[in-house]
Amino acid sequence: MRARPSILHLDLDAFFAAVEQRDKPSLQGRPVIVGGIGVRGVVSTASYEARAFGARSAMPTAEARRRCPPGTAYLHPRFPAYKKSSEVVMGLLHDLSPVVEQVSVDEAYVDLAAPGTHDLSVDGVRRLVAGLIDEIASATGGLTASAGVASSKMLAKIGSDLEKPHGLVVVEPGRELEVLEPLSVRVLGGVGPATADRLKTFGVTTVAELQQMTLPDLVSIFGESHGHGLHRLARAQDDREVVVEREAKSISAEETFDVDIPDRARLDAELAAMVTRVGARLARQAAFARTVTIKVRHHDFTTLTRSETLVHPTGEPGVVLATARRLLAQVDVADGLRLLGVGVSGFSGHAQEQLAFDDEADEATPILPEGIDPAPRAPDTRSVRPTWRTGQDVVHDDHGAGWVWGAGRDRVSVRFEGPRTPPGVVRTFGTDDSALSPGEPPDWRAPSDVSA
DNA sequence: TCTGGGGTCCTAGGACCC
DNA sequence: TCTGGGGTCCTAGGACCC
Repeated sequence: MRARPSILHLDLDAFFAAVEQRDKPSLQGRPVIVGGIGVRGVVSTASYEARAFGARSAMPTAEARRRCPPGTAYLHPRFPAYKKSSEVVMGLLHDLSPVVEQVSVDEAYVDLAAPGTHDLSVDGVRRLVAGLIDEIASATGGLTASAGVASSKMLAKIGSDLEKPHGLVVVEPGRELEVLEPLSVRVLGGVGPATADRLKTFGVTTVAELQQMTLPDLVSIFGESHGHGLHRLARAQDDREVVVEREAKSISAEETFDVDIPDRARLDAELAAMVTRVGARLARQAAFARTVTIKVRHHDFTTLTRSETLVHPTGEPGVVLATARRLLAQVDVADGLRLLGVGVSGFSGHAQEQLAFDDEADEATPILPEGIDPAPRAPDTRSVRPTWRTGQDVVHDDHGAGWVWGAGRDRVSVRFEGPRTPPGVVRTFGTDDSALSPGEPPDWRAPSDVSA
């Protein structure tokens, strides 16, 4: 906890709905629901007019339709539009400080102490952030934001919520407990419905009541980590820093179907489409993943995951798909699946892989990438130049064999994944580079000698 | 009321190694 | 032959957040 109110939490009010109302004047003053419109859709954002009728985020859209009057607008999200306005707002935050932690499209923390030039008195901070909120409105065509400024992330976030919408709360240092104690335990980060219910059985609903519970009791009820967390947060002890960049730890795609699907062929097509999306994002981040996970939800909402960790990290959609197919084959789909999803995790970078290779260089364990059929493809006759297929074609250069990792019109990158080549190493060639030869599947069991 | 889609973190048990 | 404890990795599930 800091001595001055130097952490800002900014939150855009009913963001998706507000953008829609801004862009379509006929929606202004009317209830607007943005979210899934289908039979199994849920509400992403309800405008304040819709909230007056009881519509809420995460509510089934069918329920929102029951509550809201005729004339309510139900809209699919337009993410590109939201992103555009979000970028304008994040730009204004970066004008204030280089240390901005974006939590989502509509939410961020800012370390106002980082530039060392702001007046961090309560009045100074209030003037600064009031000015920011005005700037946001004029730069975005009238979007409103709420802000909290405090000595910690926790209190800043709580502050931004206290006077929504279009609110600004500066929590004076020294008065954190005063603000916190009367509030519901639900305002604490990490206290959701399950924890709140559990606490209620001990007669605890407010933060002040939570303070009465001993650390050993909390740990025995909620476990080591969560127990200590609750004990600290109830006392406003929060020294988490504002962190600029967080690297993704997993990438996934999932879909809830309008009607449960029992047909394996259709499920396989859905799986392949989702792997394509996941693979594209993996490639954009130049990441390699070791673990593939599928997620399945049955008609009765029971949900299960199945995962497999590969020997080598992969960036190949073909490897991800083959692994996901193996996992899906283990699942009973006879009654139909409500949801199917795929994800990848356990990322590693090239440098690490290089080190790992150096260590194991002498072992030369022959490994065929799992799930890949090494048979060569028929040559592509549509083009004079060879056409390379990501995740399918095998190419050779003087270092050994590799799978095509990315192919453009002029360039092809090859990721070497043989027993004697460092997994994850990518080299780029011209598509007509004579060093490359297509077709032959690598002889993984008799690798050509490579000098490291 | 009948429950999205994208993530993060934690726990717990079993395998395996030293 | 029986018994141990710690550490790490993998898998599965669950709570939580926006």
